[in-house]
Amino acid sequence: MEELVHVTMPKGVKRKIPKGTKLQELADQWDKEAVAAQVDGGLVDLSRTVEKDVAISFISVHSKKGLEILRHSASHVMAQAVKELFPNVKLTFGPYTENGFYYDFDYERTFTPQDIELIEKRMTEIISRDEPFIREDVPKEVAIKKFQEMRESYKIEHLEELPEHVSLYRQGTFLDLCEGPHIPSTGRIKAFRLLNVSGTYWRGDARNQVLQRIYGTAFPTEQALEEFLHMLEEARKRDHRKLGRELDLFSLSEEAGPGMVIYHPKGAMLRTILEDFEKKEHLKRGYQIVIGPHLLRLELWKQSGHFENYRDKMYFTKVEDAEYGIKPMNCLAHMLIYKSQIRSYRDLPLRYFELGTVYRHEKSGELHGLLRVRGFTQDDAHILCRPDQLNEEICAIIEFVDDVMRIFGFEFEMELSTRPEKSIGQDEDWERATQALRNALQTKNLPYDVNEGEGAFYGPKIDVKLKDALHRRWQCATIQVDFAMPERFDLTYVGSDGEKHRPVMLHRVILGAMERFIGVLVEHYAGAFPVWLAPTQARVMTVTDRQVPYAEEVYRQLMQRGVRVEKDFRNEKLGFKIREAQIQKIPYMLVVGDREVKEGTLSPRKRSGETMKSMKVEDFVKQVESEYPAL
RNA sequence: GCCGGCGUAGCUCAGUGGUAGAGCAAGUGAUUCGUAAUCACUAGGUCGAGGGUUCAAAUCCCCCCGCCGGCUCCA
Repeated sequence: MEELVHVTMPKGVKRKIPKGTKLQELADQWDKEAVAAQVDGGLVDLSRTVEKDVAISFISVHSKKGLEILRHSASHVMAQAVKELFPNVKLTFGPYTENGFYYDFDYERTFTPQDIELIEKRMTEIISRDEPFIREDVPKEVAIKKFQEMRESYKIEHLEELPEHVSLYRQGTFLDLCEGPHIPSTGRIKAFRLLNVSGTYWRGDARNQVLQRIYGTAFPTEQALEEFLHMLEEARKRDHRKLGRELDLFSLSEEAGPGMVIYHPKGAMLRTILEDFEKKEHLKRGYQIVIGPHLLRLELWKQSGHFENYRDKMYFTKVEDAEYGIKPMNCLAHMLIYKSQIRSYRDLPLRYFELGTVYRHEKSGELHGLLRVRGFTQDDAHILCRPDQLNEEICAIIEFVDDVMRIFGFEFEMELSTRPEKSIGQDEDWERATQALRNALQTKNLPYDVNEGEGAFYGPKIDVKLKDALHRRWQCATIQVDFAMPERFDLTYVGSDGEKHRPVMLHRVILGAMERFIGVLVEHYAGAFPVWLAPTQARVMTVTDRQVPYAEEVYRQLMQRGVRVEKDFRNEKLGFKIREAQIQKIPYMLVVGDREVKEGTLSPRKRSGETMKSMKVEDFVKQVESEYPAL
């Protein structure tokens, strides 16, 4: 007689099933799109059987976890294809990523685009063979022996760190060390694409063997893959480097030096708008604007610890035997301002804000358009406060970030980074500082991730990752607690007890670097800035030469009313002028023909293509003003 | 910095050992036109820099610079 077990299925349904029933059989009834199951909380393959009373739920390929499993399995299929085509390849790791998967290989020569095509073809074959993923639980020794036979030295190295029992996965002739779970068989991969090849190192360490990483992605349906590829295409169109040139915002020139941004009139206009906005918002929140020098004596950088900890990223210069460091951060001058007077506990907090331009020697391979440059301007502030004010100050900064990001339509996530190896200060200060950040996040009830050992050399930090219109994440704002710098500079305030006390310092940026933020904004809006940010808000265009004198007057009036306006009075057809303004993503095109001259009006056409009814200059100015955010 | 790819006109790109090309942009002229491209003509390049191979190099080789995709790092 069959032995029965009691299982709890999804939605709390209870069932009695024969002991030894395959999860796949249950999945066939419950969720045909399942790729794995969750049994009493643990993820397992559908090839597993049910041996006792358990709670079962299914992981659909359409869920986040299911997609990850699909992609992880696709990386195995890719590795199989590579091994079949190039038997001498050594395998390393092949995980899923946010958008797909990769696998790192050690091979005697580099993979060419032709190789990638072959690999793709072979993968398609393997998928059509529909080979099952077979799990095998073995003692470590057995696994080591198998991989020794296969000369998979990286697998052996990895095995040495694993517990006594490990799992292997086999599909066809391909065997890999893996925790799983995996999809039932290769045929479940309905759509995939290999994307690019790049170099990497074994375990991410530059001292190790150079490996080749092949990136790919996989989806449960062809349509989902198409959408993803379309999104990549969309992202390519929004690339701020491309739009920066097309919209004539900025350039990076080899002659000027890599990573040095040159703002053209429109880019400089955009930056000016952002800076004006920032100054206003800071003044509203009790910050004081300060300005420090770009060069400070070397001794001061030694005192701050920058020379010791940050020297390889700094530029130095020597004039008449006096050595200077070009600032990579803005904090020094702010501390000198603090020290310029005796401070009372009543004066705190002091909030010094500076649009501070800094230079950092970033490694050449790390430069990237406006997103990673060598000279940039931070919307930097240093808050000096009493320890009891710390929580309130951090909360206020988080609110500031929230207010500002809302205006630009960004969502964001928080990450807390703790003490790195190379750092200054006392352990208990680091603990207090980290706790202060944690408390503030809890006070504001914000979820956050923790990055161990990723803090700045002087203190722990909260990083804010923006999510743009395409859900890409960018690091901009950061909040850092610092007990070390006040100590090093012997900053004090007189407490109510008449004694000297040590203030705490907060370093923080909201937009981060103007360069990076502008880059992110360009991509976020795809160059079509909202009216309040658009370097050019409107362009007046004539239908024929007859309207030029009137149009000139319209142009002059708009300019005087503060509208950022351009003119296009060329002897061209209206359609041509519209097209050019459209490509420039100018929010309003103002058409002036004989009709408008007669009525004393202008006819706006929106960037969206919508044509508005003709209106007086005054009404158009009101229209523009109505599109500014309420600040 | 490391691995790989790339560098030709302002931009996008063709040209793989034998006299540097196209489209767009620019300039000139014609056209005076109502919501995404009017027509014609003209001009524009030490083929990233330097060195080498060759009768001959944009093309092959070496080295340097820069850019791109990643790694690592970060505002």
